Formats: sequence, structure tokens, C-alpha cells
Amino acid sequence: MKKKTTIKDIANVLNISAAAVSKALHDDSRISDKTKKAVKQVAKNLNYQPNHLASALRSGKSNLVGVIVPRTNSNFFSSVIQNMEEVLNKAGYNIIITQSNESYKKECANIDTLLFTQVDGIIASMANETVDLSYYEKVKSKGIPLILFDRGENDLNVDYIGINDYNSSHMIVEHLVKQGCKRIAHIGGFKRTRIFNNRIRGYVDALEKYNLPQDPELLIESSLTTEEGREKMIELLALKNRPDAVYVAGDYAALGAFQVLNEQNIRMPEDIALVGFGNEAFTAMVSPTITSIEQHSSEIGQQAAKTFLKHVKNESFTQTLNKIILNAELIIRDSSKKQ
Amino acid sequence: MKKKTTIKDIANVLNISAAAVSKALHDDSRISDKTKKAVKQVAKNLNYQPNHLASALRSGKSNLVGVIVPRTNSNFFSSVIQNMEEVLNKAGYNIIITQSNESYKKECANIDTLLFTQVDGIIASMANETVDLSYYEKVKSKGIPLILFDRGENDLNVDYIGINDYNSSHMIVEHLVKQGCKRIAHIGGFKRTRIFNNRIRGYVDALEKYNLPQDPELLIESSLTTEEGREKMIELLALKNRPDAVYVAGDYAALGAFQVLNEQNIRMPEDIALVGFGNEAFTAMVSPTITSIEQHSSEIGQQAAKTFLKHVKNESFTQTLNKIILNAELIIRDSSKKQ
DNA sequence: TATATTTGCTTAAACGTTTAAGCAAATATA
DNA sequence: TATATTTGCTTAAACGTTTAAGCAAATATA
Repeated sequence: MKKKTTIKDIANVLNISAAAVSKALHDDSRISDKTKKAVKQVAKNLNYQPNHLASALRSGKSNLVGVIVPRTNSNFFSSVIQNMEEVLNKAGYNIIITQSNESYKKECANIDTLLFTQVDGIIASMANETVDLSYYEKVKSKGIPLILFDRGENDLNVDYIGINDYNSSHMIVEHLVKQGCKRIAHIGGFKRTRIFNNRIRGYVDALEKYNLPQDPELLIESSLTTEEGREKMIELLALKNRPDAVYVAGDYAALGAFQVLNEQNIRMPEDIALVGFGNEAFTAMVSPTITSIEQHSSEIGQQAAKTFLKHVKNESFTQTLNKIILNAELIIRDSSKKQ
Repeated sequence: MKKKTTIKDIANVLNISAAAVSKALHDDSRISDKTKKAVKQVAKNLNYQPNHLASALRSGKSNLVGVIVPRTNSNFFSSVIQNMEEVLNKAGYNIIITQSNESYKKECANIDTLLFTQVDGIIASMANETVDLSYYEKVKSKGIPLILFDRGENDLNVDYIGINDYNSSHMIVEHLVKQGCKRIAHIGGFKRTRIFNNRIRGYVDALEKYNLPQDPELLIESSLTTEEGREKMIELLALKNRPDAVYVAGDYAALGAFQVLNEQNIRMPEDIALVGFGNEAFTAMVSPTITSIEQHSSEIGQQAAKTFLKHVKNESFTQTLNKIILNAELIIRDSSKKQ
């Protein structure tokens, strides 16, 4: 195996100290331009690659940011990650992506992995299962910057970037009312998760605002998987008094509902209007296309990264809480467009 | 900020040397059970977390494996990664995921990032754009294990895990022939990429085997994006003599073709049978569902991880090349099932 | 011309581990 | 009982950086 070039090798070639080389490579003002040029040239010639482990160990900074997402194979999360990465790379940080697969256990393992790798910060979106926040408290107590996006909890008292879920529900209900819908159902997530609770509250308040009946059998909590979307849709269709619109709090569950409607030859939007949430790619692929909410993933990713950078910049007075709430956008498609 | 617990803190508590603590934590046989127990207890009490950077620096092993994929938001890649991760985690390795977004430039940057992070190995699937292999040669020349999957090049002469693309094309053509199709078109990838070349060869040879005409206008190369899938389908429909089946070498491009057929009210499979490649989730979501090829992503992920582990186990005689070629599976769905 | 400041480096220690070498005490072997 | 081996540790160096402290030479200031 070839020996890797170190700072000492460069120092030997030029007959200067390793310290001078290190400083030259970092453009220290106390090193002459002549030396800097010479060092950089030799570094290039010897194909020098800085040993990240050594510098991280010495400086106490790994320049690594850990990311935890429920999954990467969704448009939303992969776009958030991509934009986050772009901002962080420019600032000299690299990211380590981990997936929780919506499992609390895996999420804890991921946190351990990231702490073990000595990341300088963690940006996370919590798993559906996560209720116990002690693992996240652990991160906080270590003094490592923690930023949540999309799925976050207020109680943790950390920076957060997300969309206005409450308003999004209002937009959806308003749209459906305009289409002439009178009995609007909501297949929501679990109330214990903040964002889903907000969507539910928005839905309820909007119904009130537009003087629509608030039938308890039209409001269903679920885990928002495709399979549960199917089941809950079947439940709704079994009612004596069927809804004429269904707003599902997640696109994957909306797809389940969509499949059931298709199988039973129930027309969208004529018989039942359907609205999802998340603007996943497939909502524009299926027929009819599904109305959904665009969550501005790129903006969320950028803001999350910038928030992290703010943290490491002025490490002294970090604890001014940043809550960034973006306005979502309703993408109206065929599944709900009656006119 | 709280000072982190180190091995020395534990040593001080027990009045033994730091070296003894290190050995105790690693269950060295020359440390007494009594000491081991005591050390582990104190480590727990003080909430000791080993400093990965220090051990990696000293031992020359980072226990990190770098992964490069064109994108994570596809079923195939996210499943490969998940399975890879499972195997590697069990062996004490963590993974760093990076995306190339099908860009050669980003791919090179990713390689630099991973080398910089001192990964112990790289598992990659190459970007569509990648033709120049010098960056991968760089990895090889550093003596870092390199394993390719799905998209790999023979010339690099490294371990590879993938499916039998040639046979897959045979399966597809055979299936279409059985459905009574006579003019089978192929929207393929670029010949310069090995896997797409194999798919094309398989298609051509299978046509010959079943005595079907080999019309050059039915064989089209493309970048296999959804947009290109649309364009190439439109081209095929413009022929005087239309095909009665279209085999697209990627699901996203197949989706583009699918959309065009739907828009023009061309029935699948009656007018034109459609087959994709990759078994992306949406192939089972759209209507009609799209026949596709399952690439055994979980198997590929596991095998890639195991191949890496083999490399690090017997580092002496590494260079026995491993090429693992799995048989793919044809998932027959409505878009091609005439009977 | 005498003193102060700046420039351009060196020296030495440190980050938190791991590991080769070695040593005394305990135990086994002849 | 004398020697050999094993057990259970310690000592010291090392991995490749960064950085505080310091020093001589060069330059600026009074």
C-alpha cells in the first residue's frame, strides 16, 4: 500500500516546519506568500489530501452534519436533503444521511451513530412512531446543535423549519367548498404528532368557518400508509351518508384511497373529490391526477442548513430559538377540479 | 459546555492506566474479568462515548463506508441502501450516503468528500453521464476497496453486483411474443453504458430467436428520463408502421411513454403493450399497472455489503474479482397482459 | 539612533485513542 | 525447588493535525 502524503512530507521537501505547512495551507496571515505558493505546489505534486480525522480530532470539529429522515425515497425528503447539502457543502460541511424507516428504535440507533461519528450538528425529521423525546434531549444536552424540520415537537424547544399545516388545511377546505363539496371527510395522521394535529385543527376550524357540518365519522386518525389509506377509504364508503370529498393528510395514504375509489368505479371528482398532501411525484402521474399540497422542500432544506450554520457561527449566544414557518402551496389537479 | 468523558477519566477513577481501560473496553484477553467489569461499569456511569475520530486516526480505520448513488428517491436505490446498511451495521460499519444526481461532476465531488472523510471503502452505482473513469481509478490506486453495483463498467476491473440484463431482455421479449406481439420496439439507454448495452443486445438476440423483424426504427437510444420517454414514444407513434409493443429500459421513461399513450387514448395492452424496467413503486399505482423487471434490490444491497466485508477481512489477497450476476424477475401487470 | 511593532517562522504540546514492548507477580512445569 | 510460562497490568510512543507561545530578523516609529 502506498503511504499517504502528510504535512510532514511537504515540510521535509521545503525544509520548513510542519506547523508552517499547516498554516500555509490555511492561508494564515503570518506566512509569506512565497512560502504559501511553494507549499501549495508541493502539496499538489505529492497529491496531498488532508487527513480529516486528525484535523477533526485536534480542532474538535468534524465538519460533518448528521441528517435523519424517515425515508429517502420520497420526493419531499430527497429534495430537502439535496438543498440542504448544497448550502452546507458551500460552507465546507459534508452530510451523513441516515434513515429511520419511521421506526423509533432505528431513529435512536441513528442518533447514536451520528454522535459516535462526532458530527457537528444534527438535522432531523422525526419518525411517526417517535413520542419519547429523551434521545433528542441527549443530543441537546451534549451541546450539539439540533434542528428539526417537517416532523418536530414543540416540547423539545429547538429550532424548527416547516410549513403552516393549519393554514394548509384551510386552503384545502376552502378549495373544496368552492368546488361545491358539502360533506368533506379527513383521513388524518395521529393527533399526537404536532403537524397532523395542526392539520386536523385547521380542517375542523375551516369547516366551522364555512358552516359545514362537523360529522365525527368523517374525521379519522391513521398512520397514513397506503394500506391504511385503503382501509379508511373503505370505512368512509361504508357510511350511510357518504362524503363528497376526502382530504387525506399524506399522499401515500391518498393513493390508497385513490385505488379504492378507482376499483369501485367511483368517479373523481364528480362523485368524490380527493385531495392529498405532500405533492409526491406520483400525484401527477396517476389518472386522474391528484390535488395536493407542495411543501417547498427546497426552501425547507436551505433554511435548515442556514439555521445550522447560524448556530456554529456565533456559538456563544446560541439559544435564540428559530421557528421558520413557510406557507404551503395548493396544487389543484383533476381529482378535485369540478369546473 | 460539558467536557466529554474520555478513557483517561475512567482510568483515574479506577487508578489504572488508560491503556488498560482501552483494552478492557475491547475485551482484551490479557485483562482480568474483574477489571473489565469495573471499567464497563464506570464507563456507563460517566456516560462514556468512545471518540471515533481518535480511534480511527490511531488505528487507520474509520469504520465508515461511502455510498454513491445517482439518486436516493427511487425504490431501487433506497432499498439497496437499506439492505446494505443492515449488513454493514451488524459488522460495525456505518455508511455515508451521497447522491450524484446523475451528474459526473457531482460524482467526482462525492468521491473527494468520501476520501476526505477517510472511508474504509466505497460502494457506488455510476451516474448516467460518467464515461471517464479516472476518478474511480484514483480510489483504486489508493488501495481503498471499491465495489460497484447496477451501473458499473467492466474496464474498471473491480467487484460488481448486478442483474443479468441480457437475460432480462430475453424474458421480456419472450413474454411479449407469448402475448401475440409482432412488432416490438425498444426505447433503450445509451449503448456506452454497459447495462443498457446488454439490454439492447438481449433485445436484438431475442427478436432473432423468435424470428421477429429487426426494424432499426424500432430501436431507440435515450437518456431514459420521463421527458425523453414521452418524446421517444411520440416518435414511435409517428411511424407509418407502428409497433404493437414497447419495451422501455427504465421505469421513469416508461412512465413518459405511458402518459403519451394515455393522452392519445391508445389502449394498453390491446393496441400497444408496454413493459418497463426497475419495478418502481408507481408501476403498480398507475392504471393500467405497468409490467416491469424486479432487480432484487435487497439482494444486491446485501451482496455489495458482504463483498466489501470480504475485502477488509482478508486484506492480503484481495484481488480475486467478484462479479455477482443475479437473475431478475419479470412482474407481469396489466399493461402487457392480453390474456 | 534607540525602541516598538510586525513579519515569518519554529518549538512543543495537545486532541483521545491504540498498541508494541516490557515488567512483576502468579501460576505451571520439570 | 528451580525454571518456564502465563496473567495483568504499565510505559511510552504513535496516528496527523492544529495552535499557543515564543523568538529572531526585518521594518516602522519616535
